[in-house]
Amino acid sequence: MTIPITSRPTITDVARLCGLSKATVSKALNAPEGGSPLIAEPTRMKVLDVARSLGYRPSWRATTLARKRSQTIAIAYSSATGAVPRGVYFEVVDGLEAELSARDYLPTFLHLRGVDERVDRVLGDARFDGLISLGVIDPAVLRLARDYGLPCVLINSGADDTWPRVNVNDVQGSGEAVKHLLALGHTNILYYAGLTMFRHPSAQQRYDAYRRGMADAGLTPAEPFIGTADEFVKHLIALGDARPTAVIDYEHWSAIRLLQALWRAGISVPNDMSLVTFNDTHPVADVIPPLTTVALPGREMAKRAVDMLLKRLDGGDATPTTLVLDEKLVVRESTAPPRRAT
Amino acid sequence: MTIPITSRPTITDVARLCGLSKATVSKALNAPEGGSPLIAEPTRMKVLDVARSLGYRPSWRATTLARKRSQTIAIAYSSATGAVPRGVYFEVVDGLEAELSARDYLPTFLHLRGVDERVDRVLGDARFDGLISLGVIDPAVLRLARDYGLPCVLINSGADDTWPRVNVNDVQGSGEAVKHLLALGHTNILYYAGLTMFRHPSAQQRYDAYRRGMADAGLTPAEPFIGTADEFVKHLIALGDARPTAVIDYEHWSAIRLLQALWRAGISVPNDMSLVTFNDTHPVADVIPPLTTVALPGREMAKRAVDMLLKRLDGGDATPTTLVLDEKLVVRESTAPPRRAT
DNA sequence: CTGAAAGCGCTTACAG
DNA sequence: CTGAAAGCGCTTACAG
Repeated sequence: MTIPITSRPTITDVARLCGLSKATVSKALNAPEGGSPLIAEPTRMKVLDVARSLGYRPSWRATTLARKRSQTIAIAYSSATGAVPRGVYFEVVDGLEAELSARDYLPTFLHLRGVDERVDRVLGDARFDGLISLGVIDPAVLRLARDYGLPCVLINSGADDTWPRVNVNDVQGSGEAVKHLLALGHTNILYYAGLTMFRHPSAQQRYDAYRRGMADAGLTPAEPFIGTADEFVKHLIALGDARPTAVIDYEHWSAIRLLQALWRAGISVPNDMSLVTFNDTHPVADVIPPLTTVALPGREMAKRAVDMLLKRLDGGDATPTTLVLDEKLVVRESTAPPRRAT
Repeated sequence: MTIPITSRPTITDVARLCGLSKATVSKALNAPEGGSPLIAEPTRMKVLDVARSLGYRPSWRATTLARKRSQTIAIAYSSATGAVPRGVYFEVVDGLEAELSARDYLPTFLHLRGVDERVDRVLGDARFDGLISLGVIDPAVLRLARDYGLPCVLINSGADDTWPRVNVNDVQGSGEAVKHLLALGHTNILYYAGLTMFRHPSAQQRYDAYRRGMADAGLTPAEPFIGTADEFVKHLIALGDARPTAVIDYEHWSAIRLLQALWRAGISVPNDMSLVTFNDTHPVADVIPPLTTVALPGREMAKRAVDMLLKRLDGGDATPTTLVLDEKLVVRESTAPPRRAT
């Protein structure tokens, strides 16, 4: 039964074969499974039968135009690493996809590289019912969305916008990381900020929490180290006796690279140096050694964002609220008491 | 300039303000930048001006219906690991996204978990102009696509279908891995197949090439080992003096896990054991030690697949051909000559 | 409960 | 070069 795209059966075909009007067929097709007072049950059955035998499928192109709903949500993010959200957002993306498709929406991943004509077009062409952004988002994109009347929800945007947001409690999460190291007996702890320090507000908050945690324990926090993993390790070695016994790395990919750099330098984790990082996504548990990390509640973030957006689409409360979800320390093998305890 | 979605300007608004018909406005809007003999240049300029000042954007919903083209391509894959294609397909996905958007198409990632009603609906609702599948694909999906007249191109499907395909030369790639180990002086080489052995034809071909490579060198190939990384390491240890000096792992995530298991067992890579795997995607170069691996030509695969599909959509040759692209060995630090050379 | 008509916002022959 | 009309494939008041 090959149906060339040029000759898909339409609602008109179904109507003709049923001897009914298109309007009635439409009602029958859209009536709930149990039947509806708007349509005679025998009529409904007949329409369904004919439709099935014809291999009829409603055209989304037409439905979308007529109903003013595309059941499609843009998942927008800008990423240096590629066309698809990785690392931190694996779980979030999984959650969004599951949550949306359970509610009969289809997500479209929108990889933004700046705001070019293409982005303007796709945001403005009424293809989406709404937009969920991941991570730091270009304000220009949000402006476009507003101009085009596209409702948004922001995940981890950091932006102080007027859209509903779900954020993550980096202060609390980072605080737990510090407490964990302090509890193990560390007193000399450094914060490694990678190359992209403070481009994301999370990085800033994580560092702030480190400062506070150290200060509260009567210790002096250090400036964040910014540079490549190799540079950081060189720095550590240059420190000699003042070398820290523990490091907090702002992000897990960076931590994996740092693990390698330390290994090259012959510095053993966790024997010579404890390491704790952020994000509990693959492959942090598979590296050498398995990383102690602060996990973000990815599924929960996704669920909440979808809830907020769909509620808005269904005409619910449009007051932009900000949800802040807690993070959770996952202890594995990259942290241990300092070898030469005081 | 906030335009509520309920009051987006339409082509009718533009026409009215220009004192022109919708037909003429449509022509003006769609004429090439330089102008066209079908439309007076001053008219075109005026329409463009008014459209811009109005913040007019053509509705994709309407255009798609009228033109019978959605400029949207489904990227379909089934994945146990999540909503988004990972690992092997990072590069391919990047390539597809770049290639498609350069040609004015938008990809929609379609995460398939079996063929349920949802898949049937989305494949049948004429939302896509075509479909590109990644990896092993359920024949039922392909059948649906054919029923609904949706043109497909298959990447690494392994299926012996009647759709155009781009495949990868696993026999050649795996052969290079074996040759590399032989050249280093290894004679006792094992093939580790992970847990999912032979679910994907690639795994089979890689193993076959290993067999042949060994035999050609006058060595006896071993049966593939199937099991977890821990089980495999236990097996290696049990081998005692017969323990191999090199291992080929069918896939890079598996190799990363194996690296960890070997580390726990105190077996050093590459000193005690060389390891080569497949796929050159993040983070294979960042682990301990950086992995020697057989790279797949991801960008090339993507480019070719898009070429094939769009050619087909533009009415070009529809004969299903199969393209086979070579793989390429990337030598890093997980391979070395055997310590105790014969 | 069913149907005729208009509408969603575009494009496409076809006249003129 | 411009426009009137029909059409893409649905849905939605509104009558009956």
